[in-house]
Amino acid sequence: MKIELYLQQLKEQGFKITPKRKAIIELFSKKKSYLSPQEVLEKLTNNFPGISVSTVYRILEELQDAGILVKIGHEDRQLYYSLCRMPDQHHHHFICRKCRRVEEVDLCNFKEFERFISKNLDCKVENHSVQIGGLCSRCK
Amino acid sequence: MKIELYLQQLKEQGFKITPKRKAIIELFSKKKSYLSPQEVLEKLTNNFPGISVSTVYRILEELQDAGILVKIGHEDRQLYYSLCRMPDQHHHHFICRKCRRVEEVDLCNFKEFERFISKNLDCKVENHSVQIGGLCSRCK
DNA sequence: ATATAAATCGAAACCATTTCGATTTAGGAT
DNA sequence: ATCCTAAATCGAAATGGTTTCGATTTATAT
Repeated sequence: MKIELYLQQLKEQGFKITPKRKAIIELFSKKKSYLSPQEVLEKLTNNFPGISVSTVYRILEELQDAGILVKIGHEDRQLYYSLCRMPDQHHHHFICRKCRRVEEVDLCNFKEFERFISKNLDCKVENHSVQIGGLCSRCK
Repeated sequence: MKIELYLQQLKEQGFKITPKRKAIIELFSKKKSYLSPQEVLEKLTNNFPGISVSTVYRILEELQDAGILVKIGHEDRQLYYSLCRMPDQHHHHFICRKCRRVEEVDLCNFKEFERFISKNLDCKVENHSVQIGGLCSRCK
């Protein structure tokens, strides 16, 4: 997906296109890995000396609200984001434990779970989250 | 699973049976919901006035290490634990968004994922986490 | 009963994240 | 091009969940 499409997406959601927002989208576009706010801050400091921590946190959250980034769940319970390359279709993520690369997994066999749970536990299933870990093609 | 079995499990792992550890296991045994360290602290304060925050955090971590508790992933990225009622077999969890009840889901159709990923992404799959949300039989 | 390694206390540190009032900026209107 | 205004950014301080660590207490093996 091209940068321009993300920027358009941002605009459509009522956000302004600022240099920092653009730079953050570009950053995530060229890396397939997830990043922490601190890491994003460090990468941006070259082009934007003095950029504020709070700005980074806020932009990351806004980009997620706009559907451009997704939060990645991590054991250390800190914030991590990666680019959402399949905004339209439901999918899951494979995450490389070595290089942090995030790959979209365009498969979901959740129906079976849903049937099982509805039947055995008599619960109403509303959502599910799946995250797959391992080594990517480069790291394995 | 009976309390005694958990205590035995604790002992086998080289931990001592202390009143606070026992009380925490009992607490989780009678509630099927997940709890935060703060909540555990509050519940224990009745029987153990002056119990230390650090003790609660430490015990919770140790009980997880011993396989008695499991960490529950939460949007707010804070610590939550619930009792592990199926220590031996691989399973997943259904979590009620209203009452926080945690139900074991004794089903895993991950093989299909694994095949899909290995084939399409050429990755080595090592682990996966699945969490299902909704309303339990009581709350729906 | 004693010894001792493990467990607990408690206060302080830690640190990622959030808050908020002041300042600057993007982008539509003139 | 200039102006206007709401949105965006700054920056320093607060927040608060979690961890640390040295001193004290306790479980349990002997």
